[in-house]
Amino acid sequence: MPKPFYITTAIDYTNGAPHIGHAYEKVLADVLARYHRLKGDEVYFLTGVDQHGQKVQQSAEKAGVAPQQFVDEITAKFVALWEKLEVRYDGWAATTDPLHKKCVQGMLQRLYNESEIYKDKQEGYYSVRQEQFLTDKERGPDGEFGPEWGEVEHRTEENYYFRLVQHKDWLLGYLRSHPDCVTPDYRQTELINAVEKLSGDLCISRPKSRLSWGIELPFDPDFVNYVWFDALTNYISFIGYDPSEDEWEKQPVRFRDKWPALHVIGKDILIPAHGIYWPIMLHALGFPDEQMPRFLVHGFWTNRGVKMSKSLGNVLDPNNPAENYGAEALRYYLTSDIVTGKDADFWEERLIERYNADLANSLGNLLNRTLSMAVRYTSGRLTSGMVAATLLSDYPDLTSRARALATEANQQIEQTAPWKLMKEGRADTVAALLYDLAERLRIIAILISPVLPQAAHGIFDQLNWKMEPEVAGKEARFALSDAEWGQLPDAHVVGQPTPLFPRIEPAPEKI
RNA sequence: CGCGGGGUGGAGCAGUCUGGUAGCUCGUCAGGCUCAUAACCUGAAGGCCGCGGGUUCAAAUCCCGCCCCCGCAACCA
Repeated sequence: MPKPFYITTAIDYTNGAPHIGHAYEKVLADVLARYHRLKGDEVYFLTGVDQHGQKVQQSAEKAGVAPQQFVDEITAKFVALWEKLEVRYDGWAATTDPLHKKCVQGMLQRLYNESEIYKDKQEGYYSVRQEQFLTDKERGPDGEFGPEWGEVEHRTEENYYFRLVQHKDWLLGYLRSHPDCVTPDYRQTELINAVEKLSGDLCISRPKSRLSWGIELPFDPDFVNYVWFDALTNYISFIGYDPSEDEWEKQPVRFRDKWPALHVIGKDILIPAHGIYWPIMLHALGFPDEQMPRFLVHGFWTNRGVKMSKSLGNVLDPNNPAENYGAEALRYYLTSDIVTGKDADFWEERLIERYNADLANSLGNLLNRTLSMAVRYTSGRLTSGMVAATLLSDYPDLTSRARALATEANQQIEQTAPWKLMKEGRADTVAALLYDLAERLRIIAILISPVLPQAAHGIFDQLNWKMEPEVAGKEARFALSDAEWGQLPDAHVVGQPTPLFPRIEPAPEKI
């Protein structure tokens, strides 16, 4: 039996509301997951939230609520957004989950027993305000620490460290012999450059006096884990990894079935977290080389050419375009107007433009005019028997193939001019032409379903196709294997036309 | 000599690895059609492919040099 397609996203930090970048990553992963389901693959899509850490603890204190309550409220915003944007996941990774905590502690304990984790003393300059040790990188041009750090004192602190450096050569060798580990390829080049410079082990703890909102170290109750073994490990803890077993073959079947993952992440967290810490953690835990995950690294969205940042106050809330133009318009824009991997610029006008041109004018109008003619000329009845149209196959993705099919269909309508044929009394020919068009629309619906599930259902509904209650409205209605010519039966009767993508009229010019 | 990305008709992008008519969407202009969501179809205008050298019969594409823009502290995908 083939392995399921296991895909994950980064888990979002529950310190603030979701923005357009969070939405992009989840929609991208959702489209990939739906594409694989469409192909008939079994799919497991894991996403979630990262709920621990200092920022959460501070924000909760500021808000005057318990940390758990604070993260529950933010988490609810993420969940509601995924619901709104039709992001359909199979597993939800929330890091305060007791099972996750237990798994993390199990991993830490084993690595501690195997001396991959050790205790050491850190000595240096410490910012009380920022609650972190400062390095020379934080010094200003004058060699002093700037005012943004507040009071800076010399401090000595004990912490636990994970032995990264001893696995450096392994990681370099692995990356050089597996050029497909990171997509796009220039990100892998960047990663290898960074690994070559790796020096120093990884601090993985914070004393409880500094940070209490985290997972307690199983071998020292005075400390909690600091971020990496908590956040990154969600990818295995939530699919059943058994931390007590260091041999791959002894891991539970339900875990081995899914792993390894395709991790969809942003360009900011490849180096060092996902590209260095994570593979080394897995390696130290005993994962064989052939069980290392792969990474799909996407770019960032800018807001009208300007980088989004909380300090600039120009962070885009995905709820706005989703409510103004619909979830599908946003899904379409996010996944079609960007080259995966590169940065892109979010312009609302551009979203409207793409929506109107591709969805409303080309595809939506095609459905509408086809069904209108069918209802008007043949009482909705189609006649099969036309020669099968050439189905374009040499397109890079399903969506652009669907676009080309729609354009071709619009051209065909002009060429054959059914309204003229009707005047000549050739209703039979028209019924056959309409069959051809309906078949194209049926296939288009299948092709667009990963990106535009609602619209795909809308097309099937209007075509009066696969209306049985057990599939109507469900993803199972679509299968890539059905995207071949001639499945509508002869004399099939289509439904009434309803605008599928109503045009968006641009807002009046603001003067 | 820090790392990486980019500079292609008015706008946004593809093409560069694997040299050989510069392609797509939008916009503009001119026609056509009337089934349709003022949608659709046809055609046209508009580009010394950042600059300067080199290799080649031939360079947006390969090589060298230069200029300009954007990321690489934090919030943060």
